[in-house]
Amino acid sequence: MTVVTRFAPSPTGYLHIGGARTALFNYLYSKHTGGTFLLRIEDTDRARSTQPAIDAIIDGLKWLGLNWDGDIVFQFARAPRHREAAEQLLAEGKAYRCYCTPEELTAMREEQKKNGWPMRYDGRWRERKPSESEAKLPFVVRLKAPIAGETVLDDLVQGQVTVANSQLDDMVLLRSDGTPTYMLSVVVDDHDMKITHVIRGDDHLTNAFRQHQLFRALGYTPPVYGHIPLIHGPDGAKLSKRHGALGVEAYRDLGLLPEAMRNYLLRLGWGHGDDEIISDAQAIEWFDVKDVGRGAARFDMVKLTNLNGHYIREADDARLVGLIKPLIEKRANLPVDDAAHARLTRGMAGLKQRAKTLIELADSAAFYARGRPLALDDKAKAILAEGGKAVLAQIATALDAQSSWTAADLEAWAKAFGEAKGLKLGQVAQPIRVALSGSTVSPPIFDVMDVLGRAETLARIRDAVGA
RNA sequence: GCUCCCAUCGUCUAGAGGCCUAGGACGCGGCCCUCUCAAGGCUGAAACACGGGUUCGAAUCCCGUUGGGAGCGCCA
Repeated sequence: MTVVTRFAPSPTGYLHIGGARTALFNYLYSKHTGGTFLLRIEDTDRARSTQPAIDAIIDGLKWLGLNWDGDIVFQFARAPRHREAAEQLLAEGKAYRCYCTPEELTAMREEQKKNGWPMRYDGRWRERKPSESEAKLPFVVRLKAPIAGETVLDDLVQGQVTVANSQLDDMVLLRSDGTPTYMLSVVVDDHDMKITHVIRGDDHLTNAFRQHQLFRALGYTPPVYGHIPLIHGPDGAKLSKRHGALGVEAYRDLGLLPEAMRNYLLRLGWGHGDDEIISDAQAIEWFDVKDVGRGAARFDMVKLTNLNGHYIREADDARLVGLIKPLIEKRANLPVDDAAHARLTRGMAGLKQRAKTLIELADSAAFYARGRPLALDDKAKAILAEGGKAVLAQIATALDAQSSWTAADLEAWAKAFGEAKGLKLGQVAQPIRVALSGSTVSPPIFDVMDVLGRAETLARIRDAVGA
């Protein structure tokens, strides 16, 4: 049997972190088993579904590199098929019409709550035939679910879970306007799309029991379920906007790399021995839904950021330059011309070692793109004021005679210069750093001199001396 | 309230009865390296929620308690 998984978000908002992980797990499991991974947009709630949300989900999945197989299935487009399934059930006596008004149901629930009873539809129309006047009223179609016995699910993550059928009420299949509900649509679509494994959030566990009953009523074979725990915020409560349940695009804008996101999300609720850095190939090889933990995990931005630093260090220089170029232009309001682009490329090896996000990377790289004279930050100014300027003046003169301009030779020169003047290397290097970068923090300064080149280096040093 | 689920360092996790003096990672402290900042190396503090069983032996199995979570819509 070929595995078919699906990610089935409802387009009522962005692709949040929990959804992204669900998509990742479905994707990995399909790849692991050599199966297929489908995307279905559950847009049956016409009032809340929006095109921007659909776009955000698609963009988010693409950014994460979770490419689905085949065409996207839009659930609402299949409503006639769903309705047909409900009609079939009605004809077979496995479903029935319920003429309750919303007010009536609300009253029923309030009564149940007041008395401490379970809150469930009580099946009042299950066996009842409407009178002539009642038959003209709007109705919904409900499943005639089994009352006795129990429904057992062998969940890949949660294990065997049993619920008494008395706990499950008769769910609505068709609304009073004739449109199919989520419950009906999911079951019919999962069947028609030949989904074999449903991997989704824990919050759907109780739905799985109802859906299982519907599968049976329709004569379909239910898929295998795997309900993964939800992601919680730092305080242990369900992740909300307050915590960081942002759309994945927000994480992209924070300067995170998709591979860092994938690695982090994978390790949330799943582990493979002591492995922390896991490549995509290893993830596909190792991942199995049954190894996902049962407890909810808390989202930790700090760890995500640490992982991101690792992936930035590993990333290709040209790719990083491409990613930070627009950030430099926007954040520092600097045009990045060809000369700057070349410097960024040459300097990237030193730059990427010390950044945890692309934002940090862009900010730390901006000095390569800046024109003269460089603006200095406060700490940099202090260095110059505390004797740095005098040292720099001597450096400028001495450096004029320096012919070889490699990082190694420049360092040797600086050491010799320092010894001759009775200065420690730091006392030579720091003023240069300030002059060249405008700050007290930068990549190794002799590398920077190399990247900047002789003319620009000397010019920036003279600027600082004259400032 | 009812139903279901969960429980190892602050956090993510390893651990499927003896390999556990409980391992790794992030974070935190110290040291080293060092032209700054990082990165890296070494190192320290830090956990089996509690109570009963079962067993020669329990983080691992069972029961209870406590704590947390999810669901209970003509939303998905």
